[in-house]
Amino acid sequence: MRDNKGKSIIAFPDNYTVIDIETTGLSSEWNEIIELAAIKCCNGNPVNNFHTLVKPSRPIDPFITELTGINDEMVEHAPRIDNVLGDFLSFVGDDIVVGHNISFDVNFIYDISIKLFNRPFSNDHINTVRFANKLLPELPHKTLNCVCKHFSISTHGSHRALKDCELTNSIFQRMLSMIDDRDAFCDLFKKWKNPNLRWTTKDILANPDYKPDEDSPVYGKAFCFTGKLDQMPRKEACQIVVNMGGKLTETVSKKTNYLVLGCTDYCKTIKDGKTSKQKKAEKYQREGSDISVITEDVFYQMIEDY
DNA sequence: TCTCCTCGAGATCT
DNA sequence: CTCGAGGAGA
Repeated sequence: MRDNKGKSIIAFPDNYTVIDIETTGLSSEWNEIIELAAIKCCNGNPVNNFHTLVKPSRPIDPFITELTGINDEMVEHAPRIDNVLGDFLSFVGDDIVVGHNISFDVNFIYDISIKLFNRPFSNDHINTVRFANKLLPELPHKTLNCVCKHFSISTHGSHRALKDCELTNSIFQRMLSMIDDRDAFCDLFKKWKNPNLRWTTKDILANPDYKPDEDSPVYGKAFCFTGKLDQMPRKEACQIVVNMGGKLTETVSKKTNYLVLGCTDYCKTIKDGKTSKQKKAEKYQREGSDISVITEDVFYQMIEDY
């Protein structure tokens, strides 16, 4: 719904501007900006910065003051957004902007820019969360604070706009340094847009280091999964099956021996609690195929020797 | 069967 | 965004 909004891109620009805002809440429709900050970077190094508090039209919620440390007194003599947004936009120019979950900031800026100047914020943007998802998959949470801690970067003073810009640039540079093949890294993000790059069961190959036990209940059996697993990503479960000498089927077919039921609560298009894979499996079972529908827990018991 | 589109929860931002 | 679904159409 936001015309001419910039694109979220995966890129490695020499020059960019890190931005961050603090607001009175999460909704760009109902909440207001109370702090704006930006750091212009060349070759990864800060060269110039912009910072200002902004006076909102209504008092700041205590929760936000607790979170950011910004209170009504601090913004009492700060300029209003209509007096500083132009300066902020001029500072940013047409740079690529970088931020942690930056669509949040971009949407706020876009909406207020439309409201005040009837002009869209069209800068392309780089979201550091996307980098963290791919480069730090083992990290349970990808919040700015968690990623900083992972890199042993002190988060003292965080949740203020300028400090968060600094922190974001630090983790951005650390993550960039982890990437040795940029083309391959970019390909990781094309997976879902390009079906040819999306992983399928055929991509899961047995790890030759693992010697399958021929007596295990998994050995020689064909598995299919439906729903989201609780204990591990589906891809990991598929890998274990293959390592243990089992096989995989992309969909339920007459070759499938086990359909593993994950959680499907999130999917509202499922009316009667059963996915199409489960219905198909039950149909084959009635027709005499060697197929069992098992819960996630039963699956974990089957692979407990792994 | 395969491709393309839509839907939805959860994460993340304050 | 990410990554599970379902469904239409070739």
